[in-house]
Amino acid sequence: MKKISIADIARELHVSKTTVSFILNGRAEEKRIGREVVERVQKFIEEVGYRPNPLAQSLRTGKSNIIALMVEDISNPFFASIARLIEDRAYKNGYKIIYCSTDNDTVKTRDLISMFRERHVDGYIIAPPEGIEEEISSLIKAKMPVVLFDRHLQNISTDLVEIDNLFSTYNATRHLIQQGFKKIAYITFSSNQSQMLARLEGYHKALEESAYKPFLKEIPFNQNDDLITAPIAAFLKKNKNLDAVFFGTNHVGTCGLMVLTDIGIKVPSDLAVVSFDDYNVFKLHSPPVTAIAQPIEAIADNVITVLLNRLNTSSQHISSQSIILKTDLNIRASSKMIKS
Amino acid sequence: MKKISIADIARELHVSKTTVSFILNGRAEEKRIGREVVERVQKFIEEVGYRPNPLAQSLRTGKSNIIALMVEDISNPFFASIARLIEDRAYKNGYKIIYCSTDNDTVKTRDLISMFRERHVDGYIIAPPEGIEEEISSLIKAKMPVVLFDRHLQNISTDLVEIDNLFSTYNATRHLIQQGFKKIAYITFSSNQSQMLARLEGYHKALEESAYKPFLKEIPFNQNDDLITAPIAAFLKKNKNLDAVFFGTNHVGTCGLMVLTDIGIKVPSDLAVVSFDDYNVFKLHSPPVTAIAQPIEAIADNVITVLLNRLNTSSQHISSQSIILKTDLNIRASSKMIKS
DNA sequence: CTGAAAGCGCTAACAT
DNA sequence: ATGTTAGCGCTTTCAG
Repeated sequence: MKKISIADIARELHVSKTTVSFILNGRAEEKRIGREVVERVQKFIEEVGYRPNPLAQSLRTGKSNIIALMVEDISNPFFASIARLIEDRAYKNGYKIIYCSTDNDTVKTRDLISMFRERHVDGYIIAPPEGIEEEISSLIKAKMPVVLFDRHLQNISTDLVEIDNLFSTYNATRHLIQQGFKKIAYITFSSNQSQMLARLEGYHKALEESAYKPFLKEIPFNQNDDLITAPIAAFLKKNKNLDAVFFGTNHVGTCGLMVLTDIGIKVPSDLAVVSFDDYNVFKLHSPPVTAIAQPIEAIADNVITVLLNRLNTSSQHISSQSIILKTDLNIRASSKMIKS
Repeated sequence: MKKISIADIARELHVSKTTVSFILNGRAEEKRIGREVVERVQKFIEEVGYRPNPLAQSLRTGKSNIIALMVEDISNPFFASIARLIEDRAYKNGYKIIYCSTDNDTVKTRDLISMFRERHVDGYIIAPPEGIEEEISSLIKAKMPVVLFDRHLQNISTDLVEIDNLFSTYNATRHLIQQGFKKIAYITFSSNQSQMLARLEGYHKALEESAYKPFLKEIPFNQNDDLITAPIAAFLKKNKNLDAVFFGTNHVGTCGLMVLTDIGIKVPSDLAVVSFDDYNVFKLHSPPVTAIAQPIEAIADNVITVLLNRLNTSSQHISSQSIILKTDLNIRASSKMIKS
């Protein structure tokens, strides 16, 4: 049951390692290896269930057939779903995925990237935290395929898949305004990431058009629910006059709903609610929550397609492309003005 | 900017590769290498930022510092949360995680395992699908550390972290009975996995004690919501006389809630609801849904602790251990009998 | 105490 | 058309 190597095969079949290697890599014809030999080798390989050692292959070729997928938090349903879809497509194309959560932590992300480089991963899919520009540039300079998604970085030109954040929040805020809400708060993580800034801008833009006053609450980024609910609760208690609230991410939105339930605020009669990132919690909530749905499948699809393209063509001459996808505003009862 | 190797260092410093290697691996003392040499080498390594090539290390040593984590579906919040926690602990201990979703598909799982073996992963954490006994046995026979969790396999003795499924559903069903519900349905994925069987058994046991009739609906395992909601809807429409329903997993529970909302069944007045696997959706639902909360952190903690133990001690003499954790029944409004 | 050298399993340039 | 051989970068045995 010893592991069998290419040398064993060569010896057994009285051919050379090269011949076997060529046959293995489908270059038999190209190298004009005798059909009879090819068949003999293939049969033998089949019989003993030989599989090349990918480690040795990687060491030799510098390729690993591994794609690194770096997201903010793999337990966030948005990223988990995308990861799932990307994983499937990647496996089907002979690539494996290594994921990890960056926690939006620059240092951790830096470590992770350098680890991936050492392991010779073939490509990167990254939802980049702030301050990681240098490492990404260096990756690109080294001709590594890099696809950014969910957000972009200043002065980094590489393949990118994003949604139209500004329009999404603009549109949702307009919806609230059209429903007749006037004091609309926006609660979000404080962040300088591109998507967060764009979302905030969309909110501001819509308010400005109607000359409404913004009510903004920014919360330090955190995974811990308690550190999110507490500031939200404090903010809502301080601003009793609000008639609508817009949550900037699914996590903030979920925590926000907990707070509302907790302090007994009725939706939408006391306070209308809209959130970014649609998912089960919003759909099932009573009343169901109006939410901006990102096209998760399209994002995953585009990301992996672009990356596989780069990987296969190895044509570094294709200029990098930015794909901006549209979102859907799923209007539900939480944002309906109750006529009185 | 060329990648520097151990040979470069040796040449540059006029020492041998061996010496450098020993110093790198902290075996300088053991090998009585001159303190002056050690310092010179370490300083140089520091300066040029040398990092050993892990691929070459793996090829040579057969170790990869990679742990494979195989779950049913990484986008399921239960598994995503566990993955997240395991990932953190693993990174802190110098291990990387490769996850993948098995989809409960035996063939896919088999492929995945053989791929991991080729890549020389150091250990496995698996929520095993049915029919994978042979591969797991083979792994164990090859002295690979394997920790199973969430469910176990017949005749496989290896480290295991599970919850007390039978008692959990028994207890929750008892709760419904004590509330005064009599026609209690159990809706679940049809499956012969150990945890699913135990859950079903707990339900039956509680009913039998009270001599109540069971109402069982089993749905083929599937990720697609529509293929879950449809059978649930059909079942509920056919059995109008039920007064409570118990969902066997978070996914079934979530889909079940959608159906209830859809066809306008009031919870708990028309139908009480309990589900396995607590999470946001249940907490935030109106009314909040009574659910069995698995101790996610404890599961992750135990899994990784047990595995790291195996990895470090390399003592195959420690007999394998089964850890059975308790769950919490979070009683909420969805299972309260409305006095009339 | 240090160094030479043999591999781990594979690929590919270079013979033949 | 097929074989020889030199590495990829590292660890480790064995000699000095």
